[in-house]
Amino acid sequence: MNPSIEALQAFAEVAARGSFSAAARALGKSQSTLSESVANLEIDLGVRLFDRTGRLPVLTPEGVSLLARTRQVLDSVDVLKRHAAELSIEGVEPRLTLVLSDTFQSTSLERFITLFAERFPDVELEFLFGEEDDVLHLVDEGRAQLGFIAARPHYPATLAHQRLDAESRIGVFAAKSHPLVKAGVTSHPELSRYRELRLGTYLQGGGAGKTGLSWSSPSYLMLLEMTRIGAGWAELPEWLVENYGGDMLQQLDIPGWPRSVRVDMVWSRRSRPGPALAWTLQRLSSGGQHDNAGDDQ
Amino acid sequence: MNPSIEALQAFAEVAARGSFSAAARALGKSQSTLSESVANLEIDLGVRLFDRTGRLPVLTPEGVSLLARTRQVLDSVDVLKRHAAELSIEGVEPRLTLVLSDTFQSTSLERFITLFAERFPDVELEFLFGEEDDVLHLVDEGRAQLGFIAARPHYPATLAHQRLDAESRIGVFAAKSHPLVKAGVTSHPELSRYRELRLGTYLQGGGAGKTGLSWSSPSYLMLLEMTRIGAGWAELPEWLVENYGGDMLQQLDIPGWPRSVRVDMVWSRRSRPGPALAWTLQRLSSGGQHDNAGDDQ
DNA sequence: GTTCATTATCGGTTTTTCCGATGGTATCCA
DNA sequence: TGGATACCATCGGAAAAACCGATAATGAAC
Repeated sequence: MNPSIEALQAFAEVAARGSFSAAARALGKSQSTLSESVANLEIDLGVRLFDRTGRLPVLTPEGVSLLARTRQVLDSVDVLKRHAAELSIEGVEPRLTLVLSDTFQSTSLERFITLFAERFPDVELEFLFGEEDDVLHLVDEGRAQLGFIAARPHYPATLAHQRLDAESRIGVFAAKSHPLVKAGVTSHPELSRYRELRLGTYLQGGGAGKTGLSWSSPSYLMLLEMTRIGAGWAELPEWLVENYGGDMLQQLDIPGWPRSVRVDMVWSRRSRPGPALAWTLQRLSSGGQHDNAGDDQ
Repeated sequence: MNPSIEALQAFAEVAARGSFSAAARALGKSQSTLSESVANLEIDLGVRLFDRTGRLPVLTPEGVSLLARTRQVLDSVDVLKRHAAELSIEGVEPRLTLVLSDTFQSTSLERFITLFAERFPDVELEFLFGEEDDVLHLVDEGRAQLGFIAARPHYPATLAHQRLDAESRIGVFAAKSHPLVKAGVTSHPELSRYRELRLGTYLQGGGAGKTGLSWSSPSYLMLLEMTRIGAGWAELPEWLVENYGGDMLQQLDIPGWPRSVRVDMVWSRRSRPGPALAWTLQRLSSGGQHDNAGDDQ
C-alpha cells in the first residue's frame, strides 16, 4: 500500500509545527483529519512516528529519520507540480534545441546559458552543431527551435531571422609549415592550386561544385584540426583560431580577406515561439549586455 | 490538488510499457483503472502526457519531461517505504551513536565505516568523542549505543563489555624543546615537578585529585597539540603521535612506560541491541579481518 | 480546582479508486 | 474486402479513503 501524499504532507506539517491542531490550521483541514491521517500513515509504514504521551506530539527517533525521507518525497512532488504548471499554464516548452555555429562566438554563449538556467531551470537545453544549410534545415523541420548561421541575404519564407550585434571575422589560414606559406601565396587563383578544407553540410551529398581538390567537414573545429596538421588551407573564424589554433596557423594575406561576417538567428515562423524561445530571442537580439532594453513580453 | 502516487505509478508504468493494457497487467489492476488514472493525472497537471491518436499511446514531449520528475518522486517514495520497512519489520535502529576514544586506532575504523554504509545505508551514524568516564556515562544514559574505552577491570553492572583484539601503546611524551627532555628525566617523581597535560573528562568537574600542576582536556588530540607547543608532558597513544605528532615530540624513557592498553567496547545491557548494533558488535569483536568467523544472527 | 488548548475517536458525507462491461478503433491477416 | 484481435475510452456501481463536525478525555497553566 502506498502512503498518500496528503498523509505525508500532514506528517511533515505536524512535525514542523509540533501540533496536530496548528498543522491542521496551516493546511486548511480539520484536526481530526490530520490526526487520522497521521495515524493511518503510522499503520501503513508500521512505524510509530510521534510520541503522544505528552500534551503535544513529539517525534520519535524513527520519526526523525523518516521525516527526512518524507521531505525528499514532498520536495520532488513540488518540483513535478511546478514543472507541470509551467508547461500547462505558461506554455513553456519542455525543451529548447539550439543549432550552434562555430561562426557564433561561444563566449557570449556562456552568459546566456547561466541566465537561461536561472530563468528556466526546468527546460531541457539541447545543443546541436551545424553550419550553413544544415542550420536552416534543422530549424525548418522542427528538430531545432533556434539556429545560428553566417548571415545571408535571403532565407526561406518559413523562417524568421534576426541579425545579431556581434560580428565574426573569417580569415584564410594554413599551417605555418605548409608549402603555400613559404611560397608566399597572395591571391585566390594561386590558392586554388592547393587543397581547400571547406565546410560541407550534411544536406548536400558529396560536395556539389567544388570537388576533387577540396576536402570537407561539417565542423569548423575539425577543419581547424586538419589545417593544423597541414592538410590544406581553410576559411576559419579568427576567434576559433585564437582560442584553439595554438601558434601553428598562419593567416594568409589574400585580397578581400579577412571578411567580416554577421551572424543571424533563425527560427521557424510555423508556430509562435514559446516563452523560453521568446525570452532567448529577446536576450540575444538586444546584445545581451544591456538588460534594460525595454523587453517585456 | 495533489496527484496520487498510484496515478504517478500508472503514468510511469504506461510510459515504460508503451501500453495501458500491459501496464495494467504489470500492476495487477484493470485496464480501465489505468486509463482513468492517467486521464485524471493529465487533468490534474494540466498537461497532455500521451498522444492517443495511434493504436498505442505515445509520450508527448511534455510527457517525456514530466516522466523524468515522476520517476524521481517514485524513487523517493521507494526509499521512504524501504526505510520504513527496515525500521518496523527488521527493527533496525534509526541511528547508531558511537563514542570513539583516541585510544582506539582509527585505521580499523575506516574499514568498518564503509562496510556499515553498505549494510545499513539508511541508518544514520553519529560519532562522539570522549575518554574514560565520559564514554561510560554517554553509553549508560543512552546518548550513545556503543563506546570504546581503555580497558579497565570493572564496569558498571548496567554495561556489557568486550575486549578487542587490537592493543594500543601509551607512552609519555614531551616536546623535544621542553626543559625536561634536556634535563634527562627518567623517573615519575621527577616528572611530577613539571606540568602534566592529562585527560580530563566532562563528568568530573575541575580535576579531583591531581590539581594545580596539571592542565586537562577531554581530547587526546588537544593534549597532543599542547604537548607539541611545549606546555608540558602527557601520556599519549603512540599511534596518535606517529600520525599527528610530526617530529616535534620525544618519548620519555620512564620505567614502566610505554604501557600496553587494551580497548574495550561497552554497550548497555538495558535493552537488547538492535540489528545495526548487533552487526557492529559481531564485526568488531571478531577482529574485523576474518569475515568467516561464523557470525550469523 | 478551573479553564484552556490539544488529541483520539465516532458517525456520516463526499470524494476517490477500482472493477467489469461495453462500444469504438487501429492493426494484422486471410 | 472482411474478420479477428488487441487496444483504448467511457459508463455504472461498489469499495475504499478522505474529510468533517461533534464529543470526550487529558495534559498544562493559572
